[in-house]
Amino acid sequence: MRSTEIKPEMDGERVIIAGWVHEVRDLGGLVFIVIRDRDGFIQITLPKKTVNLEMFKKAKKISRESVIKVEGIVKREDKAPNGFEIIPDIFEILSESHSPLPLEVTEKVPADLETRLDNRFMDLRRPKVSSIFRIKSQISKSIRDFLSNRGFIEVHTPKIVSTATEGGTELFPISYFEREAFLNQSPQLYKQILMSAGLEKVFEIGPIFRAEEHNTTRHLNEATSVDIEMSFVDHEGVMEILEEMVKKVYGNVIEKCEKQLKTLEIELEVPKTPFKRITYTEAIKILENKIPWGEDLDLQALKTIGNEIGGFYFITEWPTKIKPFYVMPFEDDRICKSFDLMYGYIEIASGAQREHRYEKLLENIKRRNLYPESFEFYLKAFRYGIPPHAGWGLGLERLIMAMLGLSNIREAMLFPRDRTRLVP
RNA sequence: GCCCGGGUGGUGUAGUCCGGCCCAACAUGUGGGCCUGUCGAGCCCACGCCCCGGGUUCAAAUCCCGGCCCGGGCGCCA
Repeated sequence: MRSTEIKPEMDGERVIIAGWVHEVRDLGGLVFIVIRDRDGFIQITLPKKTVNLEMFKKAKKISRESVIKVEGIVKREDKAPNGFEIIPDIFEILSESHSPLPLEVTEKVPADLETRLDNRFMDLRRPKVSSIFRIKSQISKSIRDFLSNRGFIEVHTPKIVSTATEGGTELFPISYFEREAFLNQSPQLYKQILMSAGLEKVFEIGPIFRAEEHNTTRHLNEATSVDIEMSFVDHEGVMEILEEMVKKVYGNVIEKCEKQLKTLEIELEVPKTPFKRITYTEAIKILENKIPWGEDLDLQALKTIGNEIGGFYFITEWPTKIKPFYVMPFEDDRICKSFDLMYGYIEIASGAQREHRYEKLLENIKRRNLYPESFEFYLKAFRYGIPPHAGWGLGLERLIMAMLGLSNIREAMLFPRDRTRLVP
């Protein structure tokens, strides 16, 4: 049974419980062992007088974090945590833990993130840490449910690719038999091809790889991207889906992850939709023109804007020049139908209505000094009938970071990959 | 990649400025002992550490140079 399935009302019942030895409190003639499982803690109590002596000695010697299985009787006891304890008659050691431990699961002594990540298997035994990933699981599930209910088809595009999405970011080269290939930075090109294929609404939750040598608390070299692409809509249409999805995800987490939120001491509120929208030009005004129109907003700028607005908001109508070749410009082609979803100063998602006119797209690629030949597999899909379409990509770990107020994005990844970390 | 700060028992810190008083301190842990109501149990005893490589000096955890790594800030970044 799980720790949470046992109640004081089960007084006298025989139960089997298994888990990790969280703590041993040896009082001499009375030994308390706190067993931890996925859901919580349970105390087993061994009074020397009443339990088998051999078992008593074995239990007394058990090392912390060993995995044990205990069979015994539930005893209602006001002096015990949660109002009950288990008096064992069978005590089995499934796996003995070595010592000393690489870090303290009990949180009596803090550990650096570095130490924690080096020993992630043990770090994840801490309820606070595992709660993050229980919530992440719920978020993925909510996103799948939400998009599926809206008629989106889940797809899986290749992660080994021949070319960059837009030439900006650095790619990880890999050896692909006799050729060079790369790890994909984004499913962008493929999900657009699927619009030509007539799938109409697609989504993908998958890994993306960036070979940037950045070293910050909000960048990873391997992250999870939630991507959608949708035909016959403009940027406004997919912005609405995005904000409703975020709202739904918050609602689901509040409803289904009550325990995890409590463990993390976080009180969540469902954000109100529609989210605030400011244009790039308005953003520049907030900055009192410290950034010249046409330049990208740097971190300091985003912090100023984030402080000003707060919570979730969109920045829309970006200068065409600083956005990728596949975005659709307005009639005034200095600005484009592109948007970023922000939370404070963190960019959570970005999207746009796409340029679906073949000639314009080709022109954009050339103008950015990219090679149309390497995009031929993509461009081809635009020559035989492709609907107008729009989409976005959302950084799953960024969303979690925003939701749970994590100070480092690595906290939102089980086994993060960064500039120096490749193991575990 | 740049700037600043840092690397001390398994873990987290003090000591470094101003070299010797440090065969390095505290907490937690580990081993042992006492203890029948713990819930960060308590008490007693013991164990365990100066990132790597050079240099300065009678003497280096401490100063200098290089490397690796970490933290903060930034840059780069659909």
